Amino acid sequence: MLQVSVLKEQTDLVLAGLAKKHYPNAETEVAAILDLDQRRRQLQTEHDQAQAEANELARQIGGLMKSGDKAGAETLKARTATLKQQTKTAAEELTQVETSLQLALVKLPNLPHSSVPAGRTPADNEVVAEHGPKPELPPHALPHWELIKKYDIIDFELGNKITGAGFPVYKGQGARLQRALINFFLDEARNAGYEEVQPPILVNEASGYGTGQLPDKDGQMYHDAQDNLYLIPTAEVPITNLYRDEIIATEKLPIRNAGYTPCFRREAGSWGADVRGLNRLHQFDKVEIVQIALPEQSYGILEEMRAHIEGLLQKLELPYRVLRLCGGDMSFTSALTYDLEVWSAAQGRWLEVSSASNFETYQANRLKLRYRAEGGKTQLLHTLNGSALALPRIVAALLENNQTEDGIRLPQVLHSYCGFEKIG
RNA sequence: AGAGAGGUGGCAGAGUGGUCGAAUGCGACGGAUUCGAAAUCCGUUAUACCGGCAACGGUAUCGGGGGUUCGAAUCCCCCCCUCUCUGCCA
Repeated sequence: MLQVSVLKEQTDLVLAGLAKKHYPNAETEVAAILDLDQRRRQLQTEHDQAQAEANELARQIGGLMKSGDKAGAETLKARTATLKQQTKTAAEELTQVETSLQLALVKLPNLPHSSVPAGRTPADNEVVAEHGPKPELPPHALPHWELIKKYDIIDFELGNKITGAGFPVYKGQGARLQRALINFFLDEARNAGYEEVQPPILVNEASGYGTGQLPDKDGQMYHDAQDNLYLIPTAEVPITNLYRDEIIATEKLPIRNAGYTPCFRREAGSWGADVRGLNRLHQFDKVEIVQIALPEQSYGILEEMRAHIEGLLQKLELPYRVLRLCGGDMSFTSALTYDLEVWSAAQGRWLEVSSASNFETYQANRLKLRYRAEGGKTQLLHTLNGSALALPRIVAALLENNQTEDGIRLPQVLHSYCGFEKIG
């Protein structure tokens, strides 16, 4: 959530940013917010003044009662009624205005960083790096959804039977490969200085709200109505919310956490072409890295996170490229996002396997996540996160890119983690 | 899940209708003492919002929400959470 103070003091900058994100009606909505804020201040002042008078009267009544002047107390009591009414009216209107203000504010996306390219669609994303040669495939190379059948390592039919579409069952070497990748990613994160955490995978409403999934993407999360809990779409949600409502001591910054969790996404409305096999699932595994940092450090840290993720892909010997997302393609809450895509050789396309973002203060504002700046004032921190990495598409690329006549050869780095060197 | 107890400042812990934002202790910070340190002593030590250039003033907050009252940490109702016992269970 953007800060009203920013809307007020840097209106032009805000409007330019919203335009880059292709947010419609920005001018009207920002103006409405500023009006609401003005009204809010006014009502707050009215309320406080009436309340202050009422408090003063109550104090006087207290004094009179103590000294036994009952009649005097009664006289003063008579005067409290109107004040009480004034306070009540102001408070009610204040609540209304605050609610409207909140609703309007929450609708605005984060402002893009100055380096974010203009543009509306994925075609406008900027390729900032490309690494590794694309492999030569043997004749009759298969896409991963054929390979998993051939080697019987992932079973979609079984998943259909016990749950539904998009919930595959990993078997044998497929299951072991999953476990190996998770361990590899977690070990790499630990070596890079991230503390491992294992959070709950169900979160409450406040958490969904804190990181911005709610109210925006309500329909994209699985929801348990009985207990009003949400299955997490990413470990970003529980891990970042660990620090909700906190004032973090600067010497503890930056906070670095890594966590493995399954992730659940309803993916309502996003089933079209290109979703075969492992390309898009309702449940998948991911290791996520999260950092909480001082504002002046956050962009350096984003680069560091990107380098960490690139390192993982290099160790896995996968060809990849890095995109800087354009204003129209980046997420609602992000200020700058790098997407990392691996080359899926048999499909002949790039698959997104990671997304690393700096949210600046957008999440922190909702989370009330602060530090104490020079002079003792509290200031909002910056939050960042990245996938390091999401498994299914990594598996897809590993299978497709490394297929040979006699099985699928796994990269060196996974041998000890898997306990085998090839599948099949 | 049932019965009972309880949720107060960074922590511990008083306070059961009237200057209570809240005693006291610990911790932290600043200062004095010291060559330096420990000990000791003095002081400071929440957050948000409103007004103000500021100094400062005001309002709210004692798990959350609502109510009673001139006045609520304190009384009433609902919800959440924690602990103990019983039951169930990986």
